[in-house]
Amino acid sequence: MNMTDDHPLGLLVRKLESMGPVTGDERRAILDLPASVRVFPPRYDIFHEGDRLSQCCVVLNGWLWCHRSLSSGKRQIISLHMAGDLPDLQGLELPAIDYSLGTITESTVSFTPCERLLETAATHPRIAKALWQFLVGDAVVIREWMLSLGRRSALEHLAHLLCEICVRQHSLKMVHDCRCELPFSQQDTADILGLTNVHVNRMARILKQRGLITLDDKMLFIHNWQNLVRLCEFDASYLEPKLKFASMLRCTQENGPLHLDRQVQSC
Amino acid sequence: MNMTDDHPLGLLVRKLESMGPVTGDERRAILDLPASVRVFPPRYDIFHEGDRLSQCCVVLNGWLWCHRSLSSGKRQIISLHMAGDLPDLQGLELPAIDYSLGTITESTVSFTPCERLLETAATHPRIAKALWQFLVGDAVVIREWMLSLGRRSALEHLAHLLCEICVRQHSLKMVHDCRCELPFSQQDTADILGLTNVHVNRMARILKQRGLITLDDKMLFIHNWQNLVRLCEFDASYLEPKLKFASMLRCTQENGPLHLDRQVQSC
DNA sequence: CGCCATTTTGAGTAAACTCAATTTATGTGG
DNA sequence: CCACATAAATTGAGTTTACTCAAAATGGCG
Repeated sequence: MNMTDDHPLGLLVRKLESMGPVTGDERRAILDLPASVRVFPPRYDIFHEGDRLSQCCVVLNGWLWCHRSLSSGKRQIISLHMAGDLPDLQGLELPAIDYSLGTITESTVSFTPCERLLETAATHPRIAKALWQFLVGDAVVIREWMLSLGRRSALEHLAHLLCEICVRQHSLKMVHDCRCELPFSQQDTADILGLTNVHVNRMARILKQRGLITLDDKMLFIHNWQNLVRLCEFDASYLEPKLKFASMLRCTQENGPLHLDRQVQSC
Repeated sequence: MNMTDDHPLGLLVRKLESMGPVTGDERRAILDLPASVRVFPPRYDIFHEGDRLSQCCVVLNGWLWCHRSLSSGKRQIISLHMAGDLPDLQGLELPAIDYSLGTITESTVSFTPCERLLETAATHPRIAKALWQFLVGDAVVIREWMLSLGRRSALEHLAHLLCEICVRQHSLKMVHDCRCELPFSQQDTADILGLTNVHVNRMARILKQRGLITLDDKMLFIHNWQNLVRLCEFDASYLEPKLKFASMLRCTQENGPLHLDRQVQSC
């Protein structure tokens, strides 16, 4: 096992490798970056709206989200992040971050000083390119969420979210027997979907009644992937840029582009 | 008048200048990029969802938007773009663009081949940095829109949109006597806000009845900026990264950070 | 067991939608 | 310049979706 697998920024190296041959210089530049690993408890905000970003983080383990709130207290969750994500790339080079980053579950996160990361990007164009790809990959997901917020019904929106979570967890090899973790409450789900907790509860009941899913003990069980996908016209291709390298994060054997067919068959 | 003012990519040079001293090499690298200028009629889609981006564009004049649609035909507008914007940076390095870019009004747009822009960015870190800043500046606006879509009432959302448009037009020196262009229909507005045209009409009527605005002939007249801002708790600071350099796009004299006070007084 | 957070349910309300008709621009050809 | 066609804005009436408030049930945990 070489250094790439141990170092928290090893995944950046792997991302580079997915783009083409990597020079020793590039590899060294990344692995020489300081990376301090910290573990945060659940529901802990790592930074807040308005802060100046000084450290850029990589999620090694756990679930996190970015969120914003109105003065009335109404909260909107902007994005979900899992292992391999760089959730505060969005705030890099911003005078002040416009969102808060918080843990959902207990999470392990690696920090690198922004200026060091930026220096490395400035001297290694292909590293800069990889960061760019992370950034636009996240932006694609954000746009899909906007479409859901504006134009999908509550039921479709919930179904679509569950599909997305399932596919993203699947790429991390975290889905077993059509079961995956769903580590937040209906109130939290409401803050993702722009609804109330009561309405989320009712929409979830409909999905259960139709035999599509069950939810218990913070686990999502998808009984009928095909019908769930059909209900919300879920098309996973928007996740491809984001997942391109997630698939090689946890396993050495290549599993190619999203094999949804396989998932469909297994549900 | 030097070359910077004529060349369509002059604004990229100005962006660099706003970040610090610019070397002759950097300036030359940008101004050497091919840039073909084209004029498009209103309501013309420059590229479509699913296309591979080959040319990267800069808006020189006019209004454009990015939009996505569901198979049902429901449309969501993702972003608005005006002079100085680089609306398809979001699609750069993506295997396929996930949104369509279309003109609202007749628009003048400059095109540069993506690979040339990327080459230049790869060899000039500060140019890459400027592109990064454009990208995250747009992402901040997107997040504000998400918050509106999920958590603001229809009335607040409409008011917030009008405030944003006014401030962005103001930074381009396109607001005169509290009047600015609003070159799209109520149906279009509905597709921005995630509402129906009928409901937009009713919300607009409320704003008019309260003496905050009038709308006629595709022009927005803001009568009471202060109350409009108060209604939706508009805080323009989220636009700062995006506008940082717009303010120097059209005028040589520095006008500093957003002087909203001045606007308030004049309304 | 008792506490707390979360989920679930009910009943009434409000926000936003649908459908359809009417009025008001906008534009075009004669 | 008017007649006509077309698109957009406006209004009304009825419906649906989602919200609010409150209570009851459930589940995890010390």
